[in-house]
Amino acid sequence: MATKHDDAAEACCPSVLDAPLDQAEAEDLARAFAALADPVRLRLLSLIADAGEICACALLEPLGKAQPTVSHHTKALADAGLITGEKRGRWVWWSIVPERVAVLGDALAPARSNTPA
Amino acid sequence: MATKHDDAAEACCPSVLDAPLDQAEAEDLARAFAALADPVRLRLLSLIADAGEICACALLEPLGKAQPTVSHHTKALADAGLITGEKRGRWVWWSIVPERVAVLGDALAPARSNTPA
DNA sequence: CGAATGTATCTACATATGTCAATACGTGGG
DNA sequence: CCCACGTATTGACATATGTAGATACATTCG
Repeated sequence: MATKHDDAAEACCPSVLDAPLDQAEAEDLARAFAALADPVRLRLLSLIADAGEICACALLEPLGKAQPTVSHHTKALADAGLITGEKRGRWVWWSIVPERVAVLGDALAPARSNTPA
Repeated sequence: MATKHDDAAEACCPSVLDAPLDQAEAEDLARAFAALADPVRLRLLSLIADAGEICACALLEPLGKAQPTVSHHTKALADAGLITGEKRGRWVWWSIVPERVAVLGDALAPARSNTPA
């Protein structure tokens, strides 16, 4: 688990529309957006968000995907820091990390410098 | 050119964190986020945003990529509706489509229903 | 018109990724 | 202790994608 999103770079909230991103910032953001670049993962995210917290076992049926596939996608989202999982007994309960989602949202926020007065 | 982002679905601004997305919405959003899932395209986007409007010929050097590669990326962003190009003489001038970028940003905005009072 | 120049397309290729069957791992129940 | 069950990992495969050389297309200039 552990949500290995070792930021380091990504000073905090570089906006794509603000200053030119350097290579490192661009790669970090690209990795994050890549986690959102799959319809299954987006539905997964929305299912988790809607439930607030949900057992992985409850995701297979609505997604219509095999168990390893769903596990693969939860891992991708967790690696991106977008969700976090807690193991209780034999089940894993997933919930979203709203702050992390917000970082990506802010990266697409209107530019400050280019929309002055 | 033409920015073929034939939405149709994407009612307007489905938030990933709000209601569960249906298949079509998820696929549309995924396609859009996929356009952002590449560091070169993110830097491309930020270069265009920073300049307000920029000739394609001015993108090769800062990106350090071959001309066909840059053309490939501008096409990807244009297909996603994120940028639009205007041909003037032999040059193509690219600019961003802020409304479209905002749609993606809004899709990552905090949930309404799950953060009530 | 023909040469020069900027951009897009074609093609090829290496890598990345989504998918799932098989299997390993961990935990709780009998 | 062993089995059942939920989850993660491995392996294999088909498809998608980033990259750039070669080339086609378009426009301007002489």
